[in-house]
Amino acid sequence: MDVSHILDGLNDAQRNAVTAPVDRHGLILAGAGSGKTRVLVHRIAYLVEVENISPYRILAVTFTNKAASEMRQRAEQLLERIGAGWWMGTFHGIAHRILRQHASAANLPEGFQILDSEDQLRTIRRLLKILELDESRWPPRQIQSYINSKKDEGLRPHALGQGSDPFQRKMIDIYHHYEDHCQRAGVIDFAEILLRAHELWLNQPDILAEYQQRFSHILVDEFQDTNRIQYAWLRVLAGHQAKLFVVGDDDQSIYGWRGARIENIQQFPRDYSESLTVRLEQNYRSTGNILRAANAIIQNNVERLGKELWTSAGEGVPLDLYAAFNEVDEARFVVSRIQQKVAEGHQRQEFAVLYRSNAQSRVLEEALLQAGVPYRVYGGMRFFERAEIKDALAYLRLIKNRDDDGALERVINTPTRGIGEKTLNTIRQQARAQQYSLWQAIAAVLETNQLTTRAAGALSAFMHLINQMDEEARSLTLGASVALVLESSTLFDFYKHQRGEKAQSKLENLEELVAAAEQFGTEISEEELPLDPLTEFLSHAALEAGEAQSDDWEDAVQLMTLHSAKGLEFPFVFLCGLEEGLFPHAMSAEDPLRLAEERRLCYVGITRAMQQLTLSHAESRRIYGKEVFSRPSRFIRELPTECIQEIRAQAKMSRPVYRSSQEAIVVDKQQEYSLGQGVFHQKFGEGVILNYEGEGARARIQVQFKSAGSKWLIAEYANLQAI
DNA sequence: CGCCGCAGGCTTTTT
DNA sequence: GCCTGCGGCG
Repeated sequence: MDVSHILDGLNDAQRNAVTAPVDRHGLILAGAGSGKTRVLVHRIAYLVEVENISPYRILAVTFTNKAASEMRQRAEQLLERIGAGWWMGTFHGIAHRILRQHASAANLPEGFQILDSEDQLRTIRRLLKILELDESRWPPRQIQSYINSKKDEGLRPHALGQGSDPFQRKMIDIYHHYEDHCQRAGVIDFAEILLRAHELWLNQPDILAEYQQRFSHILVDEFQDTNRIQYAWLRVLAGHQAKLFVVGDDDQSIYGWRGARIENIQQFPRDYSESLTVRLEQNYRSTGNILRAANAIIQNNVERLGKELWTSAGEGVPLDLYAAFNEVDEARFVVSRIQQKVAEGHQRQEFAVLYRSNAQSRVLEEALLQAGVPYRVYGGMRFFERAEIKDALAYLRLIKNRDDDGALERVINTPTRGIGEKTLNTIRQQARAQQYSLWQAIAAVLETNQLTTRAAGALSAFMHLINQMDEEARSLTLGASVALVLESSTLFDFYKHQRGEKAQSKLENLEELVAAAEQFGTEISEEELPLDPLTEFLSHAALEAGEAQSDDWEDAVQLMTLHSAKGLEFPFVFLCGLEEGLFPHAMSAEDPLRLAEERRLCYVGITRAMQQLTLSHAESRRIYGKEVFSRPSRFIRELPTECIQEIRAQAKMSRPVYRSSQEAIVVDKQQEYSLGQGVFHQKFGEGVILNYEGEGARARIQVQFKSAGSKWLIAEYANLQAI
């Protein structure tokens, strides 16, 4: 068989990785832009076509659905076949699949449902009410991150001991209650998926053996992002027979704050002493100057596995550095640069504007809006996270599982059907006293006639509605069931009769949900069908929340945080807000480990750029409504001066803070000024117009003078000369 | 039941 | 400065 297509076009390091001995573990240190996905996909093809390993014996794990589907697509292309039965997916997707297959062995009900982060937070809030704990003393978000971080470390409440202080004790106690609560409701959160799957294997050796016999090769993408439980899960599965082929870059580990352990990749060569390490250092993305900057930055970190990117392409243009007066000036600079380049014939989607925190996007958006430049902001609400979609899904969840209290609370009065807080509290109390689910409690409360006729009527109508939906949906396709639920719950009508753009878009989203269900229903029936389509669809919605923005194919500038930029590349990259306190963020500057992660984040940002990288920092910036003056980021100082070119601002002094400089201050026909303009005053000398109030002759103008400082002057008398 | 006003919080994000 | 959640009022 001709296998040249698998090895042709690979560089030496890539080929070494792809053809690494099949009986050894492999660690592939893949620098940014070094062809990481390529190596993974070609390794799979190599195993299958050269080593004759059945694709069914290969497991490929990624973090995101996007990465998983890209890998699948490219593998199908290279192997020229449809890989319907191949195990390629995210950690959560694969663990979930295993749990579905062995639900009862994992001590889960057949139709267990998945809580996304928002569901989890709501669950915690409800739990706090039940436990009569004050949210201000026990912040739900803090509890959520506590529980998740413990689960990420593989720790159950009983493994946490008694707790060293009252706070810890309470946290452990809440964690305990939370577990009971979820178990009873038949729901599991994201972290629980991994933890359960791990425990399933530890507790059921025969089930583990089944998987161990099946998989001979386990490939892992973005290995530097694995947390403790993920690595433990991989190690258990690999056992003594399967070989791990892990690909990652310790220099791009930027998710420590959500449990990722850079130690996993650092220690891999020690954990598997017989493993082979291959470094991919040739970069096919960026210019020499960009790589020089990236290498220089990352060299300031210690305990690296070590790697230096190089390119056979030229040096390219130097990096530009712009010192802005403030964030408005910075945004204007970025936008005018983009406009210039677009005028030269570049497409807008070639430009990415990156920033450390989401709050920075607003000013950039305003500047783009003002300039009429189309843009797209990454992040934000995803399709299956929208409130109206989650309302609809909650009905579907309730159909599947009446004990899902979260789903019930969500829809019992949505749209309003006369079941108020008072009635609900009676139900909650009943549920709590009898250890019932809310659904069971409703039935009990109705039996004992504790309620007014009106409330009782509304409640039994609700129960009837859900039961009716359940019954009718049984004989329908997935798409038709969803449509039915939207009709009979009156969710459709609710938004149809509401006016305004918001209601309109919600209605459209609900229609899209029906379409999504229809499509999902037809797609899934073609593959083997382990469960009923509705359960599958609900899991799909939780595990794959969809795109944040609908596919808008308009050519647009891309705005995103540095974190979301990981894995992407753009010809022109702007890295904004390079200031101490913002980047590195003040919350990370003290701790050397966190600072190192900020530096890796900077490295990630720099290596996104293909042709030209422009850095900027602002002397002052509004943060939480206050004006803050900051020093340029230490990361700027860590760059080699010879590859940086400083862009000088036109004026020398502070520019207006609040308003656009295009705004004209008209005093009279002869006198007209603009913000940022240089002026001369008889007494105070030279200055720059900072701000103004009012208009005409009586306008007050604020001028920052070189020697006399800032003054407010009446336009009529100031007699300012433009300079 | 739903709207409005006020107080407090606030890095980064996927599953 | 802006969003969220809660409490009060109509």
